[in-house]
Amino acid sequence: MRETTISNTVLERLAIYYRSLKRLEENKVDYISSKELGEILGISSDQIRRDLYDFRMDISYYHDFGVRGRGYPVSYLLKILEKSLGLNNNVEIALIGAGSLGGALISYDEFKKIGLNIKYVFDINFNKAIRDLAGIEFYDVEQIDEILTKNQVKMAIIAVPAKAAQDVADIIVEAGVELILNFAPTYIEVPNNVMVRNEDLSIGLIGLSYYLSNKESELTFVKNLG
Amino acid sequence: MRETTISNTVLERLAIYYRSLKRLEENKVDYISSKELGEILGISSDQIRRDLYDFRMDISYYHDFGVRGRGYPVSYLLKILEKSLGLNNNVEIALIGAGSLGGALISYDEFKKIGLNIKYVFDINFNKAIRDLAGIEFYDVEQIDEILTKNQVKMAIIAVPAKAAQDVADIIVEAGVELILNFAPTYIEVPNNVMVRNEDLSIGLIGLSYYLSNKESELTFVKNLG
DNA sequence: TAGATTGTTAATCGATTAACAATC
DNA sequence: TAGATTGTTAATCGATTAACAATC
Repeated sequence: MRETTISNTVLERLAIYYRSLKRLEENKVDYISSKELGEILGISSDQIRRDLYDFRMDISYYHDFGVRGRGYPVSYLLKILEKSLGLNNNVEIALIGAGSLGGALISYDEFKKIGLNIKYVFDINFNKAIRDLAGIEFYDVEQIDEILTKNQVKMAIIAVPAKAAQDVADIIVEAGVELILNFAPTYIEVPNNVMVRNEDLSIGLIGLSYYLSNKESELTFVKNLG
Repeated sequence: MRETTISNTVLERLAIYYRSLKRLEENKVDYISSKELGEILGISSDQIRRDLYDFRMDISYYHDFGVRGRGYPVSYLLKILEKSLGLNNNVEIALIGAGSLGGALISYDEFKKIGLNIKYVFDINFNKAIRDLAGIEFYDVEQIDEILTKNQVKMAIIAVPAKAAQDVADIIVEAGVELILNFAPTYIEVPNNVMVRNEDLSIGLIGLSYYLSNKESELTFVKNLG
């Protein structure tokens, strides 16, 4: 894989900028300054300018993204981001695990909007209510290798229970998958050429829980004082 | 809110350690070294020791967590983490939005396992299949203020479409909610005393898309050479 | 021109890694 | 005692913020 200099942190924010710019374009906004965008997103304008600068260096882009005194041209910047992030290319994605979380991902609009399409869905259980959805093909997990290899699927989402995640990962990697979004609450081991992103739903909630319990102990403390 | 010195990055890893320790305890493991834990989690042993050290300083804990030459006593460390993260306290959470994502969250086992219970569910649509689930109370969004105020609910999950998210946030904050896990793909503005965590499902996928398109352009490059 | 805002460098801040004495 | 592993400080690395000249 090419060594990109761009960090995950910056990449995540670029994704956020992308989505915001898209909405701005829909609303026929021509220019947006880093200050305005920052207010919309709760990010400092310094940070936004710096991220876009780093990104421009990363893709070795000649011209400036913005116009001094005016801001960034929405459609122009959007197009560059779209191209570099590989969006709206109609990428076909496999989903393994069609339980309630998998079902939610299938009907999650945000993926489709950016051209990332869950097309092949695998589960051990064939009798699911979500089966008759348009544009999606349902298969048994037995067929993963066959279908993914044949269709050269490179990206997959794991939405199976934690204890099945590593087995599933092994199978899809064997079938040629190189990019995995892992919703199973466990670490999975893959070869060097494969990239995994963990999307762990409970981590965020645990973080909040920490602050809640701190808040409460503070309240107790205040009460004890008064 | 008390100024905690612990960073979000560390906090997230503590949540990961917690879950791992829980599994180790179930498997009757007495001691685990930072090296072994690191191998399970794909995190360096240095990082783990340092995180636990920072955490210990943060909670002003006298005694060492680990035993030199042996590692960390699983149950002991688990108990400390549990207490400090406020887990297994049977916290009652409100969920606003019972669409397919909301439905998936309701049946997501990981939350329950750590004592974070989605108890009050609100939606504009009363005719949902998920309605007849045990231990959960369904209400119309009209009743948010009444129910949350009465039951002093402090934590809530937003799983409504992006354009409704800010309105929902305003209502639940008004009703006394102080901690929000936001699944809507948009930034929401809240007062200073309220904490929001964004759980944005498409950001991770966009990140992968970036690497996919880089990989492909590299392949094209190699092909062009040969 | 005056005002606004970018691009970019330098300064600061925070997080990770390295190293090793302490000690089980 | 020898081997292992923690606790903790110092060194390094990376990310954010500040600052301001360039320029629309």
